[in-house]
Amino acid sequence: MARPRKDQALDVPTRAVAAALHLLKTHAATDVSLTMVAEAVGCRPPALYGHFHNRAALLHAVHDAGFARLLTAQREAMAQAGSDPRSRLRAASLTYLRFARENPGLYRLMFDPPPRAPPDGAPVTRDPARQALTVLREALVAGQHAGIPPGADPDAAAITLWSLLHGMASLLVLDRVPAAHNRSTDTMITQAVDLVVTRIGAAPPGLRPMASRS
Amino acid sequence: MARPRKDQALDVPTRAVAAALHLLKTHAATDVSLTMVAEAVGCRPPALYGHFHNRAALLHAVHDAGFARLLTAQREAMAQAGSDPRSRLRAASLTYLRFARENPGLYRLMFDPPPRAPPDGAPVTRDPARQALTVLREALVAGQHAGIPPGADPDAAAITLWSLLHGMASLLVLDRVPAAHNRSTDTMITQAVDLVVTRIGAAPPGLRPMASRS
DNA sequence: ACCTTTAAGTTAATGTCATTTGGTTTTCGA
DNA sequence: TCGAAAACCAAATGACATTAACTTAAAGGT
Repeated sequence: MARPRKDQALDVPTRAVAAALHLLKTHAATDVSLTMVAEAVGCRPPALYGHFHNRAALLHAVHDAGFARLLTAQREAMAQAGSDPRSRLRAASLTYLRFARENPGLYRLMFDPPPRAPPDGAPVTRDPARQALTVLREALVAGQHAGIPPGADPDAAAITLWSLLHGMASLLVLDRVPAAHNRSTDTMITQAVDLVVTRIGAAPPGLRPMASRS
Repeated sequence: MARPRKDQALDVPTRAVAAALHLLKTHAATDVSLTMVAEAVGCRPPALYGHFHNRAALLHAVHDAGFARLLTAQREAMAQAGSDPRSRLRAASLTYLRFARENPGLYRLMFDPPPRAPPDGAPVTRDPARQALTVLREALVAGQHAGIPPGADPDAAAITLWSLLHGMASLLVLDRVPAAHNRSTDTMITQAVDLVVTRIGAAPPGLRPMASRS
């Protein structure tokens, strides 16, 4: 049993990522070992090195797959939300937070990945997380075309919105949001999203850093 | 050389935390080994087990020390900012973000700590991160007493503000904030903070989840 | 002053990983 | 059909974290 026959060939890269995604439902990323992944795939740990440079590279593939899944979920939610720009932005935002809460291990990996290995040629790997920002920016711009919210720099507004969503998702995943005495976590999330969706871009264009004001 | 003389006694717990804090300036938390900490302290790795239950416990001590440092920095900044509630809230916010940018390894440990070990008796350890929320809430309430911003639930506003700060800090530490074409990162941070400080609490009290609106 | 116990280390295992090395067999292009 | 390349595996290496089994100093009683 050295090299397997064609008929029993395994798609190791695909299965390894799938296995790791599955393991992340029950284990933290730091506890997912190549031994565990290999067992789930049906091979030996060194076999993974034929498809991934090292453990960090495998986790980065999972990290990228996580962003792809998030993006898909957001696009589906926006499609479901119909054509009203505000509804679509709201759907994308709520989906973001739901994704994080439903996939805490994956979400943590997505935002605390192992150090990027120098891909040995690729100078500046484009971060797949960028698309998480892009989808928000697009939804914001669509809203501005519809007049809501008016007068804000889309880049700044998108980063601010993403910061809020990521921060809240992070705190939720880490269980650091104290239980509100008078409202459920879902209500809190919904209200924060509504607040931001209606107001985050509504900054007066002339707003300046405090130091430069009178 | 089994047990050291009194005159050459080391304060191992203190020095271990200090050493780990120092190592975090150059290494990620996952790369900080007990061997490295022990060397910096001046002892052997097993000696650390006399003072910490395990590696995770040591990292948790560092995590707690990180929040203590952050809190100190925020209180100092607020003291410097004088008595105007808005200036104080702004100072606390900007200090939060500066702390994260200046201590990326520590900040990541603070928000992606190893799993809490059941402290074998302590039922619910109070999270020192709670104080990061409390200081913001206090500053918000002080602002409300001064009339700015009006009419918001302080708990919800504080969580929203913390989410934004933590999210932005996180994205900055992970280098996931794209360089804005027309403004520096510092300017972006300042504008986002100003935006939120002036408006985060300004939600109309009657704001409801979209599902319950007409 | 002795003797016992406890404290605070040390060195020597153990076991788990990640990763490398050195085959072995199958595929595939020429 | 032959030789190189591909895809595995089993065994070896080296870091660690963690535990076990001593060793000596401090403390406290007698």
